[in-house]
Amino acid sequence: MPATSRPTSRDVAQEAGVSQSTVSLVLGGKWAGRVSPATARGVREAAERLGYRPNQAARNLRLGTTRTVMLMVPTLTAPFFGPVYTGAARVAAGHGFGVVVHVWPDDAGPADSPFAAPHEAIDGILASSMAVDALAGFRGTPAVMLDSDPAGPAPTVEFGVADGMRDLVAHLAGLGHRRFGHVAAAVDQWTFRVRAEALAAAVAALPGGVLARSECAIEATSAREAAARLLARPDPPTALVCDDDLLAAGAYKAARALGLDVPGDLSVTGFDDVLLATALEPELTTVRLPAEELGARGMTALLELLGGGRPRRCVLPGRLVVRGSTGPPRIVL
Amino acid sequence: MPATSRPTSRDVAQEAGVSQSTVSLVLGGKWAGRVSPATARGVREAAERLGYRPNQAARNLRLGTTRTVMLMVPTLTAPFFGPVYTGAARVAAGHGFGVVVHVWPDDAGPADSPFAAPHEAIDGILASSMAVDALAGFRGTPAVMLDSDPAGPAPTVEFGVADGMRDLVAHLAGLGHRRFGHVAAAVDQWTFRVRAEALAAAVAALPGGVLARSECAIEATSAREAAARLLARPDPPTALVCDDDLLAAGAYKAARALGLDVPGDLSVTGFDDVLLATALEPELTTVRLPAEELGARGMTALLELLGGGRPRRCVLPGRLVVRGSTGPPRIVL
DNA sequence: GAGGGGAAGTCATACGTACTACTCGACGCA
DNA sequence: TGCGTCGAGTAGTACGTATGACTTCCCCTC
Repeated sequence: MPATSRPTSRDVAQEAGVSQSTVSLVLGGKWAGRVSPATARGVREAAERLGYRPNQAARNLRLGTTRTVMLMVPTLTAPFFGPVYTGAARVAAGHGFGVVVHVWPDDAGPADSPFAAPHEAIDGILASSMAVDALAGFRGTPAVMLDSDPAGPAPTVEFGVADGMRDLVAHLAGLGHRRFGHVAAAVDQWTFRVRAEALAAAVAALPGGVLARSECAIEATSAREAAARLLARPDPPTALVCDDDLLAAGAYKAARALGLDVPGDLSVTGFDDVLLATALEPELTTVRLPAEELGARGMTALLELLGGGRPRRCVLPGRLVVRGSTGPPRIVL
Repeated sequence: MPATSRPTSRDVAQEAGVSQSTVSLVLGGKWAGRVSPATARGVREAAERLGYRPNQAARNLRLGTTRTVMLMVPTLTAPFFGPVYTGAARVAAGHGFGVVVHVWPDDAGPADSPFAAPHEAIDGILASSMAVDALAGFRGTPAVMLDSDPAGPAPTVEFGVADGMRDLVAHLAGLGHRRFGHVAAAVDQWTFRVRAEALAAAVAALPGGVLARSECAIEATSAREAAARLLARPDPPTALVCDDDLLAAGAYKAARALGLDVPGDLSVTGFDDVLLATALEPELTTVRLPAEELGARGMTALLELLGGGRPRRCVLPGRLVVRGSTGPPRIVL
């Protein structure tokens, strides 16, 4: 064995004075009744001495499985994916699976080149908030989509985004609001389309309901400008419904710039309930999406799929969390 | 070929009426002068028809390399790692390498079980903000540590955290502050230790400088309590130096709860300059750490290491960003 | 017509592991 | 003594790919 390359099971065998088969049996833990305890100990000590670690590529080839699942996300910047990962990894670990994360920006093309993705030595894919066609290049690999269009090719686990939005509007309507502004993420993701549609439908169903819309990037400065445009209208909204919590932070700033008090002069809502929601002042009324459970359920579904089953579509309800950023509209006489 | 398993290069060969070698040559792109254009086209069409995708495990085993690098991070929740990934992935892609992210919580033990980490089919490790001993189980795998103790076993790329902290204190001292409070992250990471030491040293070097410290988790509520404890002291600080931007959000809330204006009655600073910093009101004075460049330089160093070189330690300076959360202390008569 | 040489492919092998099927000896029992 | 059985271990092979060594055929030149 040259000093430069890692020791193999054959090196361990030589060191321990046994055959490679025996090393594999011992280290694989399946030696009961086949190898004497003394020999087994000798093998383990030899492995230890040489610092042996099995070659994963060889294992994977031999076993035909990697017991590794890929979590595909469009970005690492959104804090939302932390809990999703946590839930998925917890379930996976319980079944002896590992999880690697791969970032697949929305603007990347489909994985059409057969050699484009060297990290693909995986058994399955958990794709969160991804465009449907991102999976195009992975045909043949079992996949479950999270928080994505259920009309796509793979089984999905979703949030009850539409219900959450309805609850939000009902809450605001109950406070007396009728004129709404939508600070909308200009991102082509299923979840945002659903949010927009549910919001429009809920407001339309409200007697006297009016909705204006303004788009922005997922970033506070851009959201601030979008909110400012809405507030500059001749008939400004009394409530700003923002597509996520970070956009709501931008709305806060637009309000303050105009000298408007939140929630006295303007109600603001977020969506997702990430850490930021309670860091803001006032704390943000938002819809809590059970992100960790999304990851956990998604992984459960994927493991079922890998086991040959057919997971059913699953919807996790969002829950309205009323905090300090919403209140009755000021009556202008 | 059973319908259930994926087609191999041998299946493609049969479909195209050539040998497996030829398929490998064509799809590997090394057929110039060895295979006729017509045959090559036939092979590619056959591969397309069957939906062939090469088995990565077999490739990896044969080639002895995966051209994949693992980015190890302690959490996905911190927005800080998004840019780090982006920088690393950009450089990696330029060299034909892929990047997978693996989460390794601070409280996880070293990877000592030889079978614990199935995701390890990788050529190298980029470990960001990790405890030094997290690499213990990966001995033999080339690694570069980011934003970690340079006294560790692997080459490092660091931020000039100490310099950044010194600049911050100089800025506050220039405004007239002498009594400082440290809202400190109770996390055993190198970067936080350096921040604490640099802060303590800078304040001690200041004539009349006083420093109080209060610890918290990396989370707004906990930070709020820590800040409140500092502000409840008989001689409360006039400036709160927070270990990162999220903690500063907690400090804001503690201040407002006491009716203190930021920056009129109390100056607050953050660290890192993540998205949140400009979402807060007032916008946060902080130290900008070039996270994307950290990822890029780290990957450059790792690729150098993989190529047999010896990268030098590299320090990326942080830059003070003065925004609206700092001002001269109110003089109490 | 012999022989060189290039174009177009194929053969065979190795990568490191896991595991089935085998060997070999010792022991128990009739 | 002969035979079955069991314990302890090994030989050999397959997983799917990439590639160096080889073959075959045809054309060209002397």
